[in-house]
Amino acid sequence: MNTLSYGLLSLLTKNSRSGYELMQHIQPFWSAKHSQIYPLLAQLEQKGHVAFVHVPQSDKPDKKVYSITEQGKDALREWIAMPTDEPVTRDELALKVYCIGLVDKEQASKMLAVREVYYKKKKERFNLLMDKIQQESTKPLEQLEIEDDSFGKYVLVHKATMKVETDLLWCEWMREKLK
Amino acid sequence: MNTLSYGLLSLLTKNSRSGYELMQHIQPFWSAKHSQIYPLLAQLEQKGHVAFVHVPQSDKPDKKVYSITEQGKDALREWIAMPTDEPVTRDELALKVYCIGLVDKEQASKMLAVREVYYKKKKERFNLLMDKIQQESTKPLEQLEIEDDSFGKYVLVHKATMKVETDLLWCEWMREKLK
DNA sequence: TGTTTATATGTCAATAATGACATAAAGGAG
DNA sequence: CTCCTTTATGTCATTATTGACATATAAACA
Repeated sequence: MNTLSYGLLSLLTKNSRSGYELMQHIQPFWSAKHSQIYPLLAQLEQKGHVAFVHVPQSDKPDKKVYSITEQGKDALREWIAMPTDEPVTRDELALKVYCIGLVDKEQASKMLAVREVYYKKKKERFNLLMDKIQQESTKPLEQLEIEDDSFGKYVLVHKATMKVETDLLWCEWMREKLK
Repeated sequence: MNTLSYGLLSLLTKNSRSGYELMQHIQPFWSAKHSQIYPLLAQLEQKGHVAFVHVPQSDKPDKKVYSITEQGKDALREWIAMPTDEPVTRDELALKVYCIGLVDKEQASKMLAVREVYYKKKKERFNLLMDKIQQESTKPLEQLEIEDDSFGKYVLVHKATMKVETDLLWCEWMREKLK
């Protein structure tokens, strides 16, 4: 089983979700397209790590809602105990910035501005996500502990927010340099 | 041509390097193994974007040192002008943290501690890299401008340092939560 | 009424990336 | 003298990931 499969199981420990929803919700932690996720869900179902039910919807197309099984949870616990792979980042912008001297300040500045907009939107989305987690939670987020259901989500959105704020700071610092 | 190919060209605008050296130096910006890099260099050579010379070494095995051609630089300028792909991050730790409630505080804390060590080593390496860039540069790093040769390296190592410091802060914050 | 957008699930060919295998030269440790 | 590590280059099978194609429902919009 690959890492994404465990990631899907991981999401399913909190909520039962359709493949489409899993695809949307895993993005902040692991980027993947639906064409990768649907086959993996079929595999997980064959192995007995997840089970699904058909859910008819009146306002939208019907969906298949997956839940994690006890077997799936056992697999997750084994996975957590294993050594964790190092994070992988691939950022085309970094490669471009390395040789940024090939173009003029204006072009460089525009490129950075596009990325800045991207980060700002991302930050906004994380703020909304944090609000949503607060609404779902019974206690203030700062008081959440490992046993609490929202703990994992909360600390990850906090991490993502810290990261995007750092990214924004760098963009602003860069644009100042390019003035 | 894929993004990594442009990345290799990008590195070659600063120094002529062997495939082995390129593999080492591209890691902070784009993780890739030598088995991916060597075939791409052969492709780039066929297209006339790079040229190489055999360099005999007495203390180490001989190597092939690649340089970027004018054609390669043109390709780079075209690439920079194109829309930039969004960054991709894949972090197994994040997926594990999402369902961290499945295990106890001790196990969770150990996992975070391993990652913290990883980040600390990384931070140390970036500090050394920054010193090296300063040594190669004629002016103080803060005064570097886009035209300067070390500008790209400098701003990227600064970015990487900011990132790893944020990651460390999160780790420490997490370990406090898990006490 | 036709068009676009979001939701929803799926397949499959092509590309990207890794891991294993292979070879070799040189230095250092034992 | 042998073993291990680093440097150095390469291939190839497998796996991971993407992008294109395909289909369908329902809402919103013109």
